[in-house]
Amino acid sequence: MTDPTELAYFVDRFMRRIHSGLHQRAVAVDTERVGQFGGLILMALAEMEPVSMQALVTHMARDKSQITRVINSLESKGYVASAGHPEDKRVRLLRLTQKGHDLVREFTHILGDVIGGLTESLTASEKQHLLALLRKI
Amino acid sequence: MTDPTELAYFVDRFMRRIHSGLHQRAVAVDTERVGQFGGLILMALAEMEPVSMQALVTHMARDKSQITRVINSLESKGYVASAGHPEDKRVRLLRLTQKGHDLVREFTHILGDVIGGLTESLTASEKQHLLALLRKI
DNA sequence: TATTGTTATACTCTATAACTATA
DNA sequence: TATAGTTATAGAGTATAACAATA
Repeated sequence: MTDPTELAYFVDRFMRRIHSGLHQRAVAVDTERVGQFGGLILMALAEMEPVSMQALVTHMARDKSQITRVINSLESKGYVASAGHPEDKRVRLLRLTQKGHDLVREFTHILGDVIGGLTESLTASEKQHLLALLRKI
Repeated sequence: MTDPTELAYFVDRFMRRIHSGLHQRAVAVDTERVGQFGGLILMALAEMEPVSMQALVTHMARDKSQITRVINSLESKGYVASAGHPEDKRVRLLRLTQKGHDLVREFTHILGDVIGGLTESLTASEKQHLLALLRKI
């Protein structure tokens, strides 16, 4: 097996375990079924708000049509509020509502547990090193 | 942003870029549309054959029903051959066909290019270190 | 003309559970 | 009883392109 292939497998499995871990543990708090991707977007919003759709598209590395769909769903559930940009009418500025912030707090906690469980075989400095390497990519 | 959250984002984006890179570049060789997941399974088979469904399920970290579906599709397209285990009639042993090996060779090459492009900002020793850390997880 | 965002459609992947056959 | 695998179904996520509005 070549190194790139092996790398792809590890990343794939790591991602799958994050997703299934989130799925299992988030059921209790995700009362309106925003899903894993919805949860990731909410957590991104918490860091980036106020933010345009376009910036979120770039950050999430998804197609803009997917972001539109998920944001509309999140807004209809009361987690996100959006408004036009005062200086560029094309832009839709997104923010979390209080309800959104509350859910983000819970998701962040659960995600911390899931990642913590998955990376328990690494030392603290190894975790930092992993983060630093991924940050360079 | 907490470290675990940041880690989750990096892994998510890395995986998304692998998938979209594969999707774009594999269209030319993936004439029967096995898809990205089908391609990953074929590459896994190349390493593991002969292998049971169950071992593949564990390796891919997916539900067994998904593996059944994809393997049946791959077999109907002539990339995979399966046969009962001689000593345990419950087990279905999977192998690649020659056609499967040919496709794996192309996928492996493309995946190498995609991963190479994504990790070009890392030095060779950093790539090795990243692989070693992921291997520990 | 280029950019921001929306809508529509077809497809792939995932979660879950009930099921059969064999050990 | 437990394990290997299948089938069925609903839902979540993705790719693509055509579209409207604004810059």
